[in-house]
This record gives sequence, C-alpha cells and structure tokens, in this order.
Amino acid sequence: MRTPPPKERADAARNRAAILAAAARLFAEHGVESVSMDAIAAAAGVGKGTLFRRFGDKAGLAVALLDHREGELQEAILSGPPPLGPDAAAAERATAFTEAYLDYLFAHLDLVRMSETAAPGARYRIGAYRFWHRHLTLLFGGDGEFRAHALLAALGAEHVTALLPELGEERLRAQTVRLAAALAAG
Amino acid sequence: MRTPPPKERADAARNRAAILAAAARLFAEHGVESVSMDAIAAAAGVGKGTLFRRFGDKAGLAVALLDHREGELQEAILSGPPPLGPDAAAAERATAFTEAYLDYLFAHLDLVRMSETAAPGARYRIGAYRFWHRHLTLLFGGDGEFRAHALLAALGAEHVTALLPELGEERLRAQTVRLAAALAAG
DNA sequence: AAGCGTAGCGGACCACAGTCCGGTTTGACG
DNA sequence: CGTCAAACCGGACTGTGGTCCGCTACGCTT
Repeated sequence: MRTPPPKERADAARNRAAILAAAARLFAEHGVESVSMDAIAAAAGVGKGTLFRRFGDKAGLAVALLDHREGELQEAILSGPPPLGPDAAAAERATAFTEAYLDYLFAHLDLVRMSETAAPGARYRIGAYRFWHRHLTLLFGGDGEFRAHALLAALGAEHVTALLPELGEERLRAQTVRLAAALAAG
Repeated sequence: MRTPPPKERADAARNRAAILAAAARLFAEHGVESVSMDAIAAAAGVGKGTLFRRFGDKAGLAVALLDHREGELQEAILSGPPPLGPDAAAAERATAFTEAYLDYLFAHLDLVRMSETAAPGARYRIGAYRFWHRHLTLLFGGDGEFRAHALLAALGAEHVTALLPELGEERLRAQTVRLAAALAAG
C-alpha cells in the first residue's frame, strides 16, 4: 500500500520525498490551514504541476502524510494484540478502536480534517474510511452497517473539532466510547 | 427572524430580492454545485460586492434560501401539533423530529450541503444547528448534549449524501429513526 | 426642494486550487 | 556508450471565492 511495485523513476521519487518533507515542515511551522499549495511547491523546489500530479489535490497530500500512522493503526487491528487485535470480544474491540482512533485524531486533527474536507465527499471515498467502516461493521455484526457509519460520523474530524472546545478531550473521549459501546450492543 | 427591524434601504431590498430570485433560478436550472457567485451576481444585475456584503459567503446565501422552510420546521417544533410539537412524549418527539428533518433534507439536500460545507466549521456556527441541538438536548434529558450532537452528525448533509446511494431513502430513514429512538432512550 | 451624512453599490483586484502542454530527464536496450 | 520512447517536469494559465475602496443615490432634515 505504501509504494505499489510499478517502478518509480529516480527523479519522481526524489520529488515525492522533497514534497512530503517540505509539506510536513511548513504545516508544523504555520499551521495546516494557512499553507498554500504554491508555498509547498516552492519550498520543495518543484513545480506546481508535479505536486498535483503526484497527490491529486490537497486532500491527497494530507492522506499521504498520514499514511504511515494510519497504516500502523490498521496493522494493529488486523494482527496486533488485544483488545485492538483479533483476540478479543467484538464489543471490546469496538471500544478499543474508538479510543485508538481518537488518539490518532487528537494527534493529527488538522491534517485529518484537511484530508476529509478539502474536496466535497472526499472522506467517504478514501480507502481508510472504507477500512474503518468494514471493520466496525464486522464487529457490530448483523445489520451493523448503518451503526458503523453513525459511529464514524461522530468520529469525523469536523465534528470532533467543533465539539472539542466545549467538551475537552477527556469528556469527548468518554462519551464517544460510551456511544461505541451502545452501538456495539445493537 | 426574516427581516429584523433596523430598516433596510429601498435599493438594498430590491437587490436582496433580485439576488435570491436569481440564485433560486440558477440553482434549479444548473444544479447548486455548478453555479458560481459571479454568475449569480450577473444574473441578478448586481455587483459581486453587493452579493457578498449581503450574504457573507456562499453558505450564507444558501442559509438565506433555506430560511423559510427551516423556519416552518422550527415553528412546528415550538408550537405545532404533536408528535412534533410540545404535546407529546420526549422520545416520540425525537423520532418525529428525525423524520421531519429528513424530509427537509431530502427536499433540499444540495442546498443544505452547501450551507454546511462551504466554509470550514460553518455548520456548527449557524443558528439552525444550535436550535436543533438545543431541542434534542432537552428531549434527551440529563446529559443529552453529546447524544444530540451524535444524532445531528448522522443527519449531516455530507453524511446523508454519502449514504443515500447505498441505502436509498427508505432504509436510511428507518435506520436513522431507530438510532434516534436508541439515543432518546439513554 | 435643496443639502448633506451615510448606507449601500460595483467592479477591479487578490489569493488560491487545480489544469495543460511544450520541453527535459531517465533508464532500457542495442 | 548512443539512441529513443515514454515518463516526468514546471510554470504559465484558468476559474472561483472573497476583499477593497472610491463613487452613488437614498432618504432625513430644515
């Protein structure tokens, strides 16, 4: 998933790395919101066309930057130790996932938000959403598809961003986990 | 709420009406997504500055166009007949609200979506969201604030738009109502 | 009905996301 | 090595949302 076999030319790889490094630096320095794609291209010493060809759009760039962390979480779910991994009861795995996902979210809120809101409907198209949804659906069992969507709606970056100031991380986490448990119960 | 007392100059009123009419027409003709603000200004015979001064941004224009329908629903909640109005049990009012809100959503999905997604975080700032949230919180009782937010997350235009193709209106409605009932129950 | 302070106007202007295509670089093959 | 096609590059270009500010005309006052 990181770099599918179909080879990549040397200059292409160089540019990709330069872009990701420049983007990470600028985002850390000035905040995700206020960094333009022009600025990233310039800082990476690369033309705008290159930037967009490689990553599609701003959301795609965010996804690429998150790819590593996201992959770790997915790995832990697929083959890690309980309670996240396979050797635990479904309900427990669902709440563990919620906790872990919130950790991930809190750590990268702006970036995730950008990946979800840059293009309309972007969130539901990217592979990660499908992965989380599939996982929760299996855990919820039966007709769990809708409930999985509902939990993910409550975990949307936009939603969490809006609720954070009025609840704080602790209460938000506690309540969301409770919701997950309720949804897992049917 | 329609036109607060602080008087409005004659030309301003004229322009406001022209803009709303032009916007409604263009949206109906070409779809909300593909109509630019320039086009609306031109069709209304008005400068761009006027358009933005009156409505702030694209989301604001959408809100203004929805204002009437939205107001009707709010009125029905505050002082209409049961099960939407005050003379019904809380749980029943919550499911009735969900049904009514979905009707409203299905009828104006694109417009609502524009009002919620045009600016980042726009949804949670507009008065309507606060109204729905306050209402649900009261119905849910106790510590219902979070559950109210959760239900509204599932009713978000973006979320509904994404789920509609895979579920269809009927199933989506049924499942959402069930979720509302579950959340109302605690 | 003439004067005047001000709310309101409008289009030139800006920044930014995203596209296009003529020119360059790469590396596979001989 | 030299050749060549394809992959890749970069920056000029477009369309859009949103801002700014000198000018207009509205309507209150006398």
